[in-house]
Amino acid sequence: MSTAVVSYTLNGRSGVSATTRERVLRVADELGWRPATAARSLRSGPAAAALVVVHDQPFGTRAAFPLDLVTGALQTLGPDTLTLAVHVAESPAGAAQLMDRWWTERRYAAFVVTGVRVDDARLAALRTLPAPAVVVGAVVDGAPATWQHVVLDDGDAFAQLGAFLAELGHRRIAMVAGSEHHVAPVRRSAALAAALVPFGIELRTVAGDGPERAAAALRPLLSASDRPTAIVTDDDATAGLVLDVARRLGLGVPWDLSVVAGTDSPACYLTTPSLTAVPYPVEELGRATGRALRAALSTAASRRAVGVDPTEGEAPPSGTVPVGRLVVRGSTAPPAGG
Amino acid sequence: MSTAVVSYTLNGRSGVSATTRERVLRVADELGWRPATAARSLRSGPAAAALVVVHDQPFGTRAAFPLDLVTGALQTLGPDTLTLAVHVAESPAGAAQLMDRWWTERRYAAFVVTGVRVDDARLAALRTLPAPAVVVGAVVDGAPATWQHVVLDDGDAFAQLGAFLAELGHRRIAMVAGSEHHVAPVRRSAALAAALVPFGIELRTVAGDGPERAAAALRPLLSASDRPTAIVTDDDATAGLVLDVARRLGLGVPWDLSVVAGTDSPACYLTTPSLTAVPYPVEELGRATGRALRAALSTAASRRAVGVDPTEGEAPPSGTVPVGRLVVRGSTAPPAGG
DNA sequence: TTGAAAGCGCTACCAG
DNA sequence: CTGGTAGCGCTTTCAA
Repeated sequence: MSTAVVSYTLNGRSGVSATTRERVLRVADELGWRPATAARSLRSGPAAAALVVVHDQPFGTRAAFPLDLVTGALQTLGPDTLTLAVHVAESPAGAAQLMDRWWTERRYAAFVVTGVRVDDARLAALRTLPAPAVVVGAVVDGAPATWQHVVLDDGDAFAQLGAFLAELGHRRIAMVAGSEHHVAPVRRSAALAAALVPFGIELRTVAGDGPERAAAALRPLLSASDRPTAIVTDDDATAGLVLDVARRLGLGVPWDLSVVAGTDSPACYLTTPSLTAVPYPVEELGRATGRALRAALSTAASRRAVGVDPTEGEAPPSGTVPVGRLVVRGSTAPPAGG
Repeated sequence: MSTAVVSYTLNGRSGVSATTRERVLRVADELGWRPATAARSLRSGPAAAALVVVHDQPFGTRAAFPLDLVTGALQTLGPDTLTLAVHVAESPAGAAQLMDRWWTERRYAAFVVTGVRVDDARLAALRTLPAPAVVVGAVVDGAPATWQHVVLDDGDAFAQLGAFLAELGHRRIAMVAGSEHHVAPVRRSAALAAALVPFGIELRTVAGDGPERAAAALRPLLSASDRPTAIVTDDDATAGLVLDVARRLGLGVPWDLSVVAGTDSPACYLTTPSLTAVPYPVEELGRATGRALRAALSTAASRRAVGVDPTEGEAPPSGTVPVGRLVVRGSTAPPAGG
């Protein structure tokens, strides 16, 4: 039997008789044979994508985000088409360098980027490469045609939250913003501010990136006479911190102060009271990422076939993942005076 | 110029004149040329190792553990020798299957295993393969010679902790144990129990895997008249939960109850009071893992050169990573009556 | 429907 | 010190 027959069979191509096919599959199974990745990639190009995580923030439970994201992505990818590997870099520049290198080494066919920063070195690097890419959590203006975007529908999420708080009767609302160097937190506080405008409420925003800054901002905010009756944070860990600061100041949650975590997580129901939170469907985001990865790869493939510069043209509209309904728990109530 | 010269130059082998070498390097740099991974692996075997994470526990901040571990490992690996990729599986069996598959596909040269379970399917699978492996957080009896082990020095850590609590005057000490299906938590509670024996103290242990079970166990434990004066948990999240339950029962920490987190993390200094904790030097563990990976690979290589069955013989003694000194914060004090 | 053979890009051996 | 070349294991084209 020739190698060609085996190759045809294992790649499910026509031109092999049923008997031969069966025999090949049986023998391959008996011998535990699998094609060598290296040889296959040498011919057909890499069948793997990489997510290079910038791992520089020990704070917060969202550190597991990439793992959850990949879990979701695998559900829409299947192990046979494409594998998704996670790598770690200590800075955006380091991640950019790795991707550049691995692209020229033809190690990966595509890249996934999360936790996008303002002026992100990774995006700049990817632009110079003709690499298919999926950007999670941000929409980049003027992105190449082989990029895909996957974002959460924060607009809807914070509109829901704004209406919820306004209808409870809150008029003085503050947000402890997340990192101003990241795109998503910036967009999220803007979304909440916009959602409150129809109710005639002006959102107060304080910087809250990291526990120290958040604590420093919260103390005066909650001690003032015109203190807010509701506080929204960008993430779960900071919401826990708000609970703590409020307790120290003798403020009862939710009676004297309502608290909302901008990002739901298992930690949000371990606190007392449990935290009302904006849902954060990471696995769903992952599934969308898997689909986007496929789309990016096939766009690149077809453009290459036609002979068009993959960089040219505009990226397709982004895939927006619905967030679902606000998770109301014990940390929110009508304001004391209202 | 011939391809051989280029290959020699880029792999830093002797036999190339300085002028030629420089010229090759310069041109390669100008062209941005890098050797294709696939071609190189086809000749020389894979230059990558994989850590397959079993990602099935949303609870706790230790979910970021694999990322921290890899960060540490990269520091002792360097990007040129060996890359370390993280993959995700939803169960030990799934992880086992992936490793088996990727080994036969010759995709990875070695594997790293963490979060070892009792009767772990991954270890069973790795035994059937002649794959070099690093087991983090557990020592496996009768492991193949190409395995390496990296563990934290829990014995020392819990001896310190036991002495600390006993010397504060605590006599009734309880531990909220972690998962009984995992090797490390089981070993850790045993270590604490052993450390208390010399002081004539018998450790009370309650099951605490997951927040629901921990909460269910804590309520009666802390309500009883002979309630413990000090509680040790296996992880940081559960320690936070203890703080919460104590507060609800009207127990002042640290006056009425001392609390110690068995695993330090950034979350431990965000609570009120901040949590005394057993250090958990994950990055250091990662660096040790990097070294172990190299050792495993070179053992396998030399055995292959000599023609010995790599499975035969015993694994070398495990690399034990020191944990450092107990981190004393605000949640521990002498017991009220003492 | 099957077999033979080229070639992907690299490393390492062997002659010059 | 340098150049030619075999061959890693696969996919795919072309002939039989």
